[in-house]
Amino acid sequence: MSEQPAHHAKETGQDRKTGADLPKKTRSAVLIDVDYVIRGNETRVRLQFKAKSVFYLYDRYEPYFYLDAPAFDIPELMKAGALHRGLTVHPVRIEQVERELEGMMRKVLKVYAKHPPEVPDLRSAYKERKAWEYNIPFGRRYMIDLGLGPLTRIRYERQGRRILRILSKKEATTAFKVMAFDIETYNPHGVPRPAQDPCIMISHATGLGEKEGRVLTWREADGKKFCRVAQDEKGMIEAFGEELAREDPDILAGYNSTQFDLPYLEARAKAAKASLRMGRDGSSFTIRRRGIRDIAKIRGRIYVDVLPLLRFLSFIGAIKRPNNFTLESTASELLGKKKGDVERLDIWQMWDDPSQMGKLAEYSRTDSYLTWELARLVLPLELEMAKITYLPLNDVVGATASQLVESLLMHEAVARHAVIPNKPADDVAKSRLENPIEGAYVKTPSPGIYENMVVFDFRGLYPSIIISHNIDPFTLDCACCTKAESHVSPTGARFCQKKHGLIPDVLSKVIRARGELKDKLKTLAPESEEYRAMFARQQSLKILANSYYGYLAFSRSRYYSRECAESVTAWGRHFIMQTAEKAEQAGFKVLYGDTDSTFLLLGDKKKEDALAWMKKVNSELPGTMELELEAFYPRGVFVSKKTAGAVGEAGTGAKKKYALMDDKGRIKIRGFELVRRDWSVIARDTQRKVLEAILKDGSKDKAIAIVREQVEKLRSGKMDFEKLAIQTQLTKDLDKYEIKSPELAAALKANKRGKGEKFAKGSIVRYVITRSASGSGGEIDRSSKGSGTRSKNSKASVSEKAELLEYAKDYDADYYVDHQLIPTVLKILKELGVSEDDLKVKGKQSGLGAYF
DNA sequence: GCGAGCAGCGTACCT
DNA sequence: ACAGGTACGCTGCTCGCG
Repeated sequence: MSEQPAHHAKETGQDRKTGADLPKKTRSAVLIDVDYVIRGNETRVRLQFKAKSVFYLYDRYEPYFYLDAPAFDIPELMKAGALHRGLTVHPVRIEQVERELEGMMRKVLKVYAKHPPEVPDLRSAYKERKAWEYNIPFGRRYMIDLGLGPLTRIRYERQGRRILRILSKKEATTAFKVMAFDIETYNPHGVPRPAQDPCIMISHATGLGEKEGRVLTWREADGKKFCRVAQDEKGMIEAFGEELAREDPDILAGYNSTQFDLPYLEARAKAAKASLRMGRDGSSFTIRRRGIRDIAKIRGRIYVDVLPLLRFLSFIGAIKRPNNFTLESTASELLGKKKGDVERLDIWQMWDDPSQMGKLAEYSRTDSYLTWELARLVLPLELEMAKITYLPLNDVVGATASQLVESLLMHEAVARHAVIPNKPADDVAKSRLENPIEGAYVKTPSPGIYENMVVFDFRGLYPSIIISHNIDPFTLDCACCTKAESHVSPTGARFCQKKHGLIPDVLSKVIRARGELKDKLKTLAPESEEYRAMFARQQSLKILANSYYGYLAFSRSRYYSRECAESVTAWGRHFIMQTAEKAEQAGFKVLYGDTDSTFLLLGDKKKEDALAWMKKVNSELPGTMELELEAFYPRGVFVSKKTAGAVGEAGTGAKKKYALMDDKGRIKIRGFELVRRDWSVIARDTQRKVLEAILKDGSKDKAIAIVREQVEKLRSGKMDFEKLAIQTQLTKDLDKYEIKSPELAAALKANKRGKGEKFAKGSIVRYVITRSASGSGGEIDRSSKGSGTRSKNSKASVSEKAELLEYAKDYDADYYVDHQLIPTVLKILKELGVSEDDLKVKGKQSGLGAYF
């Protein structure tokens, strides 16, 4: 690019202080992030390298944006001024350049500003004209223009703290030192209050094994050797700074630490007049709100809050979804490791009891160690994601899927000399949101128990559709192709066959890279470090590839296109329905299908016939589209839908609910209550046992016996309360609910008690349905007129009887039998002709042996 | 004033 | 704050009845 920045140094008095008279040296280091500082009249690019202090690039690099105007307007445009922090600023210069704009090469003006923050203001000096790229953070801007990625090794020429030139870059192979930390707080009032309640322990782990973790505290702890006992809270907080400086980790990880540990430490440092030193330069940290979330940064290190990271990874399906996101659950479900048995509410008493201090310290040490393990589990993925998307690791760990996709697209756009489209205005985003795009097709199954099924699915359906049909906002309705020369989607949209679109181009690179990696993985030893890194990389590529369609249809996307998104899903529906038709024609019975899958009954056909059919289908598919075998299933269950939808819909098959047993006896269950956490364990466990009895043993009587046993246990009143708990998340602020659901009622009652956990937006409520109605908890109470009499009789609503698990003294056996146990199992057993009475009435026999 | 029926709220799931 | 499609329990309203 002709307008690439020149890297000449500027001689000023300040430069000499930083070593202008020192010898020049060539060095290399791993790039972490780029930002800038303004010193006097000059913008300095600041490069942050791993394990090094910060370096400055003394550079004439000028920030800019693009403007839609003819060249002859330049003299006039140069006169424009904009108010920036109370001063009028002007463009430094304006030049005409050629760029790809909305799919076509066009001449646009490039307007340079003196300092990065002036850019958005300067843009507003030309309000009546279209403009682009005026809102890109400077660090990103610089890395995009120089094609720099984070975690790459950069060779540079240096003089003191000043970088003269970047010489080259290459992929880095580097390890990061990770430290996890966790604090304990004094909490005599339940929830600790940062202004009054001291921080009593800070533990940290650098992963050399749990036993190597250290605990800082300020009371004697049974002579535990891993404890360092400070004089007081102030001493402990400052000791933490010392240990951080000594260990000097590249990455600092916490668990929910952005919300809890960091703000708490800050408050305690202030109260105790202690200095909190966390950054490589001795600074503490910064938290700023970006959209709806808080992003914390620690200078010179990469700060990772593992909790939101796990949430994100589970949301996009990269890790198994845990039951809930407490450290206890994620550690046990993702690592298989147990947390210590300390109750949160007991911590303050343990602190005050010298005989308990040692136990508390061990508990604290375990917490930071588990956090370290979780960080280690997810960091390889994040590291690779940073390299692929060009987004600094600090940002990747807090990024949404759209930011990841967007970052890569922005880099690739600039590499092909294309102007990056703007983000939509709020009103545009809102109207996009209000007009959703028709999605996938789901076939209604016929309920029943089936044998010998085969399931096929399209590998990466949407990505392969996008690539195979060159779907991109700027290949849409191109000027260069006739209709016959274009890809025409089922919606009638037309896509260019000649010029590659940005999105299909980037996407096919991503997919090709993944394919190559997967080939290479086969040649590596699964235990090797290289395998781990490559596996993480192919996983990141998969996540990324699967996010492109979503980004195309995302209301705040720079590359949103209704026509494109509609075409993707329309083609998706087309291909899956066409596949089903072909299967029928070939003599298979099509049972079910969702989005990209098709479930066939083999009938009297053999597995080989199914595979041969698949081969034939594949030979007829366009581009990279491919149907692949998911598995053969000797047995499977589909059930009826419970509630009637449209006319005559009651009793037809339920979508997104099935159980299959593969030829190795493994059972795959989707959608049933037993996979939903908002059903009681007793209902879920029993449903699972019933499914297993039917799928594995083919025994209806065994299933009935299992149910009867549990009905009796419930009626006897001996059921374990833990198994009765129903857990549901409160996704809104409590006062914003229109309806008082059982979980809300239980939460409000618990909050009224004033002790224990305070339920708020995001809380998960574990409640039990009890025998008697109790105080409503207030707020929503439209039925209050009659509630006095109503709560006394047996007609009390479920909400009135809902009580937090820990406060429940009895349980409503009828409710659990009639609303939890029976409905979940009956919907399956109905397919075998079992009635409700068969399950509830003692001694009644079904009179049938094994079903199969 | 009461119960039945139903729409809409709300959550969690599937791909 | 990546998309849409789906099931289903519960609440709270409407309506018909008396």
